[in-house]
Amino acid sequence: MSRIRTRFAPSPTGRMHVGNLRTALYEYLIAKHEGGSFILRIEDTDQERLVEGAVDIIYRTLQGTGLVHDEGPDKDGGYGPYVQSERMASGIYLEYAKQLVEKGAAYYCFCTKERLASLKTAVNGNTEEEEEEKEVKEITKYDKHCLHLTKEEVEANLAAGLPYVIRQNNPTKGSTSFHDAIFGDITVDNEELDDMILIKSDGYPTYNFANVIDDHMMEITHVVRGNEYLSSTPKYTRLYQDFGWEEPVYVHLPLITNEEHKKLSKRSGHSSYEDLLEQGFVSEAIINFVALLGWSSANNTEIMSLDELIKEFDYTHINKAPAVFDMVKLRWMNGEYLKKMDFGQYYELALPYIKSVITRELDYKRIAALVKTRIETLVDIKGMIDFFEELPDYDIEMYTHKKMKTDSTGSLQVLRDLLPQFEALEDYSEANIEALIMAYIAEKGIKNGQGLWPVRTAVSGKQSTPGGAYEIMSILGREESLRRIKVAIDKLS
RNA sequence: GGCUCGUUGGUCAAGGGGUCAAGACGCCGCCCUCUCACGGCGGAAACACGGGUUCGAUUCCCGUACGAGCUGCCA
Repeated sequence: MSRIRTRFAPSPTGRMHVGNLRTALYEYLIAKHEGGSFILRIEDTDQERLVEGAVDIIYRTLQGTGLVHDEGPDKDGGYGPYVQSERMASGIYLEYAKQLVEKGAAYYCFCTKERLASLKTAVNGNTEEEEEEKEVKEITKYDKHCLHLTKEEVEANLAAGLPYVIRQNNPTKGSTSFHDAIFGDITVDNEELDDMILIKSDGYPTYNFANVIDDHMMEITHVVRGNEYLSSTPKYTRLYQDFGWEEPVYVHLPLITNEEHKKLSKRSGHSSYEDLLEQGFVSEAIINFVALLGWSSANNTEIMSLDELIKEFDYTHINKAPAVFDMVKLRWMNGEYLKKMDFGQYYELALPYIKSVITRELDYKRIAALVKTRIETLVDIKGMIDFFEELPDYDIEMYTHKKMKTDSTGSLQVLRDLLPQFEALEDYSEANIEALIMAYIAEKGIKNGQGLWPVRTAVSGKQSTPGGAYEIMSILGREESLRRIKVAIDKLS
């Protein structure tokens, strides 16, 4: 058994979608579980779709998630170059394509776009027109028109500078089979196989072709990719057979869908890693959550670090069925990570959010601590602490609470009694405030809630708050606390 | 339309001929409690359908339904 080599081969066309991220993760885990190598290869063969900065996003994502590659454009491992446009410059793809032409496994095609279009048979799907979807499907399969060109004709066309592509020459009889580690054996009739284009008219190879060549040259042992490639895999198998190369182990991953069970789209909000970070999720939680989409550990644990995932990951136990990307569970998991996180690290992440709503000179650390076990995402912080910045204009109905046995008149009494005591207090430590209020409660013989509810309401102006009356008063400080209590007394009087 | 794949609670997901069909998220209830959370305890909730094979199918086979993917000089 040779050392495992997996590769992540994204196209630099934008942000990294969670489906891509999971593919990268699994590729990384499969390699690392066996102490193998994880390779990054940039597939930029579609010059029209290239997006500036997209390669940087790939690097940033890999780095941010800890999926460090062993080889890549920035890390030569002896199999480079690792960028397809650079590999193309050396002419390897065309060279291999010509080999296939020699063998009769591929051929030059000079068909124009117009002729190709005429091949399409428009088939009217249903009479029951589903509003927007007029469902006019086009059935296309190249008719091997140019296969019958003689060598001389091809030479003449080439010499005349006619634009051309090179197509795979698939058999029309028999069948082709391959084995997938997840989906098992799959067989397809050869007549279903379209003669796909290997080399485009701009000289670039198609993904389909470059992929096979590069995976072979880079000695990739496990080809891990999305399920959407399952149906084109027989064509790759033919390529391997035509070249006489050994096929890698195929690991096709189930799709990740949105709540509507549709492929995740760019605009669904939770589509990319960076979107998720912007929504206040932490990298470790995203990785952990994504790992569980299509796989679960044998020991049934769910919260796992990347190292634990490496140890536990077993790709033969990957699910076949598509998985829905459930934001609710991601939120929960993110909350778990936030709760367990070392305070220093958490504080660093939380501070920008706190500062975005609070401009007063308050103890940000205490505010951060108050909220740590109550948030699911960092963004949640904002809506939870805004009352520290400014007392909301609340309704005095808020003082009436059945369970607390409080109402506005009782609350007014409590606040009036307590105000002079609070005024007399110098040091607004939590302990001091607690002692003061509890002494009052004991003296009056009332329930804790009857004393505390009015105070908390008065200083926060909110129905619910992170932390209780003492914590809030202590953080707000003497002056602001007294001010808010006076406002409350005015409102209630 | 054709081809390929899939189908265990709302979601993730274990199990794979005989189980009271795990666990997690979410939901509901209770406890704790000055609110909200945390934490603890408990509850409701699933093998798509129809045929086989079998003493026995959620599990194996075949159909049906539904869903998805592919059907690009995109990847």
